[in-house]
Amino acid sequence: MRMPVAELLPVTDVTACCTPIANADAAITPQQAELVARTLKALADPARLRLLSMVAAHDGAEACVCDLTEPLGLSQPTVSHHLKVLVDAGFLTRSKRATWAYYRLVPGSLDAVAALLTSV
Amino acid sequence: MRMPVAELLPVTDVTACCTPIANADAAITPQQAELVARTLKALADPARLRLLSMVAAHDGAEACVCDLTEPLGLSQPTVSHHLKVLVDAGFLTRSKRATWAYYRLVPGSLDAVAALLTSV
DNA sequence: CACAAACATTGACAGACGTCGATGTTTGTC
DNA sequence: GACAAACATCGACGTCTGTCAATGTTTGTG
Repeated sequence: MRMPVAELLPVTDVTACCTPIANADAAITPQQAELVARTLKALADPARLRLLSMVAAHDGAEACVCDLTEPLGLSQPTVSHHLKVLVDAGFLTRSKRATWAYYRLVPGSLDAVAALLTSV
Repeated sequence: MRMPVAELLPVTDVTACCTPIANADAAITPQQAELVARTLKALADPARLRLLSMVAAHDGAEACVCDLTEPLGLSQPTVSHHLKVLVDAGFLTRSKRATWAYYRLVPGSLDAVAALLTSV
């Protein structure tokens, strides 16, 4: 009982399109993809994008929750939640003074994401 | 019955942090945020990031579904679903030849997103 | 120390999302 | 025209996510 030649030597069939993953190393790893996706997920929300923009546009490039709640049109807990997501993702920093929590942009964070995208 | 002065003339209390939205025009509009968020959502998934990378790394910068299903480790319907999301978002183009559907990157699409981010 | 203000956290709920199996559609082949 | 291959679509299911009301925590004030 002999094996067909095609199974011993998988020739590249010109009629087929499915080339056996030419250079699999060139693509990003699943771990890299997971990491980048997690960062992008933090940005992929209209409320959070507006928050980033509003913080950047605010005086001194910093703002507290009460500055953001009303113009955003969302409840205070929801705003706090979004801000936490942005802090955890490294886009904002939180500094508490008195009863207020001031948020400000992390300088190169957005540019770093932009650089990540061009490398994909 | 008189109104308190504070309600007639809301003075800017220096002890308070909540400045009345200094320059609301400087921030992005809700419509812009919605649009950018929709684009980022298409990217914010590890499987889709890997698909983009695999298409870019493939010979001729184009690949069909059967090229991508096995190395991605997901079922064919799921891969088709992700590819559709990427096409709808403008990151990939689909061209059908014979029974195969070839996907290729839209040249400047990723850079456009990167530019969007720096403008937020 | 009691009270109020700013903010975070919790619990709950509706809707969106990723995934798969099953099925439909198109194209080439015998 | 029957059949197979490549791919898309559909239906269903579990999980994640955005949102809010209620509550907890911390800080300043009288």
